[in-house]
Amino acid sequence: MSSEQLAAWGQTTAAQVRKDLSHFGSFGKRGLGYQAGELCERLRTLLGIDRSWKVALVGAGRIGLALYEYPAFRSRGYDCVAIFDSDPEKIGTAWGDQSICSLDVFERVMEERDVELVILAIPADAAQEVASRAVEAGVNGILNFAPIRLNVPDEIPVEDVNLVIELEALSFQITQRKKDV
Amino acid sequence: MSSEQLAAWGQTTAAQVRKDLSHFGSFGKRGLGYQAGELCERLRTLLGIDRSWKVALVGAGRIGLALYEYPAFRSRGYDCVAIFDSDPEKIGTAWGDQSICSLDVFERVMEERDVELVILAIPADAAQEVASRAVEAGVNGILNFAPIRLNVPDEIPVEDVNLVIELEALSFQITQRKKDV
DNA sequence: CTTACTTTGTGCAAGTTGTCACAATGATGT
DNA sequence: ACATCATTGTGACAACTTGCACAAAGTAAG
Ligand SMILES: NC(=O)c1ccc[n+]([C@@H]2O[C@H](COP(=O)([O-])OP(=O)(O)OC[C@H]3O[C@@H](n4cnc5c(N)ncnc54)[C@H](O)[C@@H]3O)[C@@H](O)[C@H]2O)c1
Ligand SMILES: NC(=O)c1ccc[n+]([C@@H]2O[C@H](COP(=O)([O-])OP(=O)(O)OC[C@H]3O[C@@H](n4cnc5c(N)ncnc54)[C@H](O)[C@@H]3O)[C@@H](O)[C@H]2O)c1
Repeated sequence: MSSEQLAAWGQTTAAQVRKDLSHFGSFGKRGLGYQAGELCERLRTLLGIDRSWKVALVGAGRIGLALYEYPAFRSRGYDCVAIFDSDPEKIGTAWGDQSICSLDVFERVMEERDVELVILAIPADAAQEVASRAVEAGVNGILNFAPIRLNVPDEIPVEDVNLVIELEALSFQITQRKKDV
Repeated sequence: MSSEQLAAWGQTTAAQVRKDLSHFGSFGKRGLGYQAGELCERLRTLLGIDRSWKVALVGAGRIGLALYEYPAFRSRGYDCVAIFDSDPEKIGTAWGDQSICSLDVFERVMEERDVELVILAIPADAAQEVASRAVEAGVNGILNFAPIRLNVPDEIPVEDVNLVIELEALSFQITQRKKDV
């Protein structure tokens, strides 16, 4: 695969692809391009995503269910090893092979199962408290679906997912284009 | 609210906030800061997100359900006016006040209900075909959950949501930090 | 009114990112 | 063996972005 092809795929330019890759080393063969499989492998290693991670899901609601049953997580190395919820109706029931735990045992379970990442799929007003407890329990990163800016130490990365903003980005592009014409 | 406060909130610097805003005009009062409500309003207008949009949901599966029942969409001006699915078991049943339509009536319904945005929550191998039909039917933008790069005309914006990549971004930051220490 | 204080808007300098263009390198065919 | 072709890796430069610093403008209080 040539840098030209990679650029088309990634919506950028050939020069950009080559320069970006060159920061990590020299992967291609002149006159021939890059060997896709090998490139992919080496990049996964460089990015640190060539291993699997233990994940806990907090919030067994609608979005939590969709995520839990999403096969792409497991196949890319993200193993859900615990589910938490505060709803007494849900606690004790099971999804697949995971039974839903109470937050009372949060710290113990997090440590026992060596959880590294937490997915927060709970209402905004509960998110900060659980985030703080997760950090306290030694979590390494947080994927947050609640529409709130979490306050955590600088060294703990947080990725926010905000689907409303995605829609607004579309709306913005649409109105912008209409103006240009 | 001062540029200093806005900067803390948005994880940037005060100078950056002021310069960015100054591109659109002069919103603040010296010695006093910005009036938050008014600023918000004026930015929403400038960004073209001060009106409501008609949205169709394609794919009444797990993620589709979570999205459909997510109240933040409606409250920010995104009205779901149609749901489509290909599963005969689902067609004809209703979610709230919307009954699920067959793709047979896709073009007709899209036009009748004046759909402007489409949310694609269907398997990757069906996404391209529906995307093309949606464009043909005059849609203005697509929010795509399927893990595939859609091929649509340049003038139709597409926003991709890929949650695996969000997790991988976390993993990357974590390994990176470990190396620095 | 005047003085002390706060905060904006912006010119300028420093830093970062993207593009161009081309020598170097290897593949391929005669 | 050689000529031709495709494509990389990179230096030089252009374009863009960010941060600094300060005059201008406004508030507040005596
Ligand atoms: N549904 C969506 O499409 C969507 C999209 C983006 C973001 N979000 C956000 O994700 C979060 C969850 O959304 P949802 O639609 O799944 O809501 P939901 O109401 O279906 O589920 C929330 C779950 O969290 C549990 N819960 C409440 N407080 C808790 C606590 N303190 N600890 C543990 N569990 C607790 C509830 O029992 C429930 O099971 C919300 O913050 C929402 O804004 C949802
Ligand atoms: N579940 C998640 O958390 C999640 C997260 C991110 C992305 N995704 C992606 O979103 C898509 C849907 O995921 P899901 O978990 O909701 O799957 P799902 O199997 O629960 O739902 C898919 C739905 O699409 C319908 N469908 C299939 N082919 C169709 C077609 N041609 N036209 C209309 N409807 C059709 C099915 O009948 C089903 O109702 C997939 O591409 C998946 O990769 C899912």
